[in-house]
Amino acid sequence: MACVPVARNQVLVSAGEPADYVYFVFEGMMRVYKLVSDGRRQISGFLYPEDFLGLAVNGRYGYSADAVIPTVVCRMPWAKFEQFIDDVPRLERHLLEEVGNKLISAQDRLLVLGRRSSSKRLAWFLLMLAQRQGRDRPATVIHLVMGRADIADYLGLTVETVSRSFTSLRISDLIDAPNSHTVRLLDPNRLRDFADS
Amino acid sequence: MACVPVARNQVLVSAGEPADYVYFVFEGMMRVYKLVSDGRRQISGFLYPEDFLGLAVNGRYGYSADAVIPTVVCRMPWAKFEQFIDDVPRLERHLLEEVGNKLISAQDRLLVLGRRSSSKRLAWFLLMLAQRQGRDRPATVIHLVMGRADIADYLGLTVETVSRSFTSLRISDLIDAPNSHTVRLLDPNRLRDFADS
DNA sequence: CGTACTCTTGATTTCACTCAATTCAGGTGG
DNA sequence: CCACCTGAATTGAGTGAAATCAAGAGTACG
Repeated sequence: MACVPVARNQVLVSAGEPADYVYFVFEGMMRVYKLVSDGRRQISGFLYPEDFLGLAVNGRYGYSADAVIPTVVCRMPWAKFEQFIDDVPRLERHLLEEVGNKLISAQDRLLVLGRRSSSKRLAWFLLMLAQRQGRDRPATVIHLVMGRADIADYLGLTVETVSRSFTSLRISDLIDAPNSHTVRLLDPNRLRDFADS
Repeated sequence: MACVPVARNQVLVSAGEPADYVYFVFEGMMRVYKLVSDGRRQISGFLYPEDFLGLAVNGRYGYSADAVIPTVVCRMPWAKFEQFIDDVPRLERHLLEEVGNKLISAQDRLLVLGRRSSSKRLAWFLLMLAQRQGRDRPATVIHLVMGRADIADYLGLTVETVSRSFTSLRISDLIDAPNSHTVRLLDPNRLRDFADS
């Protein structure tokens, strides 16, 4: 399993290309997305270390992925990976659960994108990051690796609206933002209430 | 594997309930959804005959499901189903593909909900139905089993906006609608172009 | 140290939501 | 068989939230 560096903004896999490899993020952060004809982008997720990348339909990648920051990924040929699965039956069951969970959470996101105001989407996003970053208890200080444009493309908003939403949460004393890449959740419970009210 | 009828609007599984059974739709149509606290609903999919229902997280259903029209479903206890999977290794691989495809298509929907105008969402929805209904070539005449409210809750719109979008597509000569449950695609290619322009 | 990018804020426009009324279709009972 | 009733769909008017257009301030990187 070869590990390679991926530079900031470098595209690792492109939607529609033959899915020759599966990848695991070792360090950094990858951005998974699809492009629309008019140049707009919908980000479907951010990958942290240990996350898996390489889901395919009909032997081709279903989306594109590039690096948010300098990143290291480890890759394995699909053929070898399939062999792996065959050898370790538990792995397949595990993978099934994993994909099932991703499906459930994708459907949760449908709910957010379809029915929530901009500030609530942002609140929900921050809570999700907090959950993911704190290994035991959810963290109250979040380091935003991605920029505003990434958040916008993840939440289906514009950069300007994301920025205004940050301001709005700040004014409501739900968050504190010492700089644009750091957020402190002042009252996670109240933020949670706000997000799904 | 027992088969039971489900009346129109009857709830078959509820989000959060213990996931004791898996179901297969035999006849009719099921509606898979989640409710938000304010009473609104996000439909995550419509199930046709042969479709599978019963995905769970931590042993509990991740969403609710009820019948759009009188429907017949066949059910099997989870335990028995797992046994089935163990006995037939190919089944698990098949299931993994199935869930993977659903994940990809859920992500496509994120794109639609996040970034598209109401008419384009509807166009995309109709094309999806056409694809699903025509077994070989996509159908050009679509029978809408579900009502406007269902379509609205699927596309993250209101009933009124869905209705206006139908009118808009009709005026643009993209569709014809003899009655509210029948749609004819006058020019699928042009509709396709419109949907992802 | 300067240049380019990112982020924020302001003004205006647009598109979908809300509220309200009317039309239409299907089903029921006289 | 027709009149009525109910729920569904359409249409209209007005409002509101986010997009767009446009500057300016901040920050990071070469």
